[in-house]
Amino acid sequence: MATIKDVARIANVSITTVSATINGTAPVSKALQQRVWDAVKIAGYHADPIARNLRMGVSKTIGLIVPDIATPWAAHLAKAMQRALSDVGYNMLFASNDDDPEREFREIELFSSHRVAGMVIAPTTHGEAYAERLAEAVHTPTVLVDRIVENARFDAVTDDNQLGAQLITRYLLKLGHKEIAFLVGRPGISSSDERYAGFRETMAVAGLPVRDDLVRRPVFRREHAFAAVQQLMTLPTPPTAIACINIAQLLGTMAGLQNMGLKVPDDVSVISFDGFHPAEGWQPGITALTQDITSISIKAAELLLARIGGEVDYGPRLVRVAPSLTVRTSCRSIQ
Amino acid sequence: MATIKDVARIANVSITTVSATINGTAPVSKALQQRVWDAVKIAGYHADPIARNLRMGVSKTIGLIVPDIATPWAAHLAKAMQRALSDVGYNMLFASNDDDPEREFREIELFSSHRVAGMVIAPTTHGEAYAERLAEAVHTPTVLVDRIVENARFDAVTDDNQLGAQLITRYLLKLGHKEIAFLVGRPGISSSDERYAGFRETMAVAGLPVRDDLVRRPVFRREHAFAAVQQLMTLPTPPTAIACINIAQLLGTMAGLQNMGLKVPDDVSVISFDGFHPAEGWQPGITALTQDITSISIKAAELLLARIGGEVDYGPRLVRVAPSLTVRTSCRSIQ
DNA sequence: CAGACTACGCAAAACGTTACGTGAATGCCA
DNA sequence: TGGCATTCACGTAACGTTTTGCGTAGTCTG
Repeated sequence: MATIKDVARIANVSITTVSATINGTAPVSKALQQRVWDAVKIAGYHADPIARNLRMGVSKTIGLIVPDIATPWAAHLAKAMQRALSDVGYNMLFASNDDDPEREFREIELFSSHRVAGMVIAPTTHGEAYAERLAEAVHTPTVLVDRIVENARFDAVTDDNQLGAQLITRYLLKLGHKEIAFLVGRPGISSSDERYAGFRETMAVAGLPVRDDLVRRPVFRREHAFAAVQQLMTLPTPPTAIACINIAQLLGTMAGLQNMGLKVPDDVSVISFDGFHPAEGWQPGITALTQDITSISIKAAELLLARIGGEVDYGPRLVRVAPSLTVRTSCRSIQ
Repeated sequence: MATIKDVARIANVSITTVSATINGTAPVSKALQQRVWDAVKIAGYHADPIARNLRMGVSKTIGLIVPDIATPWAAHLAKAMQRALSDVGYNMLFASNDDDPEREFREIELFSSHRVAGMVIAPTTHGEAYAERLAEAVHTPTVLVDRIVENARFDAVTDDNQLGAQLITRYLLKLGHKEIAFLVGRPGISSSDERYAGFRETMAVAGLPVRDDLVRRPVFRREHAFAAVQQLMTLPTPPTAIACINIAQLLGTMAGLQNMGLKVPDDVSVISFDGFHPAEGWQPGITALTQDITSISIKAAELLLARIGGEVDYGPRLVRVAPSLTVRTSCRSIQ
């Protein structure tokens, strides 16, 4: 409630001096500084962010836009991000859009009108047109996370999918699996493509063929995976292991196997690129990659703050964060 | 980028008239209204929220404060809430505090300084002192969700825990369970108390005793449950069913049982007051109450908007939302 | 010791909006 | 036709900051 005016009156100086003292934007003598700080304490003064925003044209707020805040991934991201940013005095607006680009752009618009200092966006989609639209909608420092948008002019943080694919494939190979089913996600999504490519590459390095009938696509919804599994497991030579790209697939796969009366890992091994937290305690525990979401958040925050801080002397940066493989009980060794 | 000034210039009227037209706060002739709206369209004008906030002393933002945004419950709440509020033009700031009251109050402070129109708070703790501190920290319409703070002067939305306890207990009784272990949570937490009370009551109504050695408390962390389960299952007469109050307990319980080599539901049935989403497809599927988080959010938004709209002619309201029991496979029938 | 520079403090002008008070038309009735 | 509401448009003052430009004192330099 106390305004800068009150402080000035108490300290018996002008509001200019108060502002200069607090922000250190102009030289103020030691003596006056002391008087000002005392007055600030007495008045219990905190600068009004709104007035400051109006004057400065930018707020100490960053906006987070994700497809669905209710997914563990996004929720975790939001938490870590908020932590990283509140430490440096920023707070967060957020919005989720259920993968609807129209809503996404409305949200961008909304955040822009609120003069956010920056945005973190987990894009709903991808592609040239989208990248372009994004570029003209966004006029504030922004970093993209999770999915990659080709040719976007923004910094981005994403998983090291190639490494992830290597980890998964090598692990399965080490256990003796050769007939590995791979559920490919939505076509054109970078993470899906990269993971699949990494898989093929690792198989090739090992000198093993990839059976076409074991590769299913597009499989990005639960029902797809449910159906795909039925087909896969009724093949003459069914796979000994199934690799899932995301949680929807994983859940569909598990449900599908259960539906067929098949046990994991006794009848077939399952491995996933995308784990989820509270899976421990359940049988089977799914062997899966663990994303270091905290690192992703911190990296994203770093990139964002650097841009906000005015470093513009370099092009878009792409940071890849390494996943790790968490071995649980869903894969068995076969001779 | 276009300001009200631009609109005024284009429409050849004063900014007063533009404002009056847009907000309908003063009579403006039909003809001028038309000119103004045309100009608005031409200029692509949207009132600057920041300037409006400054002038009006309140922003079209509501703040959400939860202990941990990364929990499915909070994430789901955030999503549903955001949906309900963005429909009426509000956007959301959020913060999570890891159950640390100090951080919680700092967040309240922060949101207040940003002049949020209202807040939704899932309190970190409870009790008289807390209620009082809350009352003097919060000067804006606020609704409490999840946990109840006794004597708080705020509207609140919470589960119908008594009903939930009835549903759970009756279901177990119907399956033939009489020796039911109950893990009580943190003492003094209303939800925990209410659930436990409801359990005892339902047992009493059924004419069944509650064995003291089957009631464990306080059990609110995973490790507690893990340990409690070991003790329970080594009793001379172990329980045939275990009721968990929250997810931490549930996970600890499942891990503890697994650790002892006990199968659910063959060796013991498990039921929980608190389910979590993606548990389907896993064995066993935990029979649990399902909270209607969407209803909770909508209710909370309703109460909040009513207060913001200026209805102050009634005392604090408490709304209870009914849970439902989702039967999965973690409980077996015993003769 | 004069002149020039530095350090410091203040008044006032923005930022874009809403709302108060004033005043000029218009319409109505006597 | 004069008086009086009523209607409507407008100028202007806020809201609480930051920042620009300017003035005054004190300090250095030659």
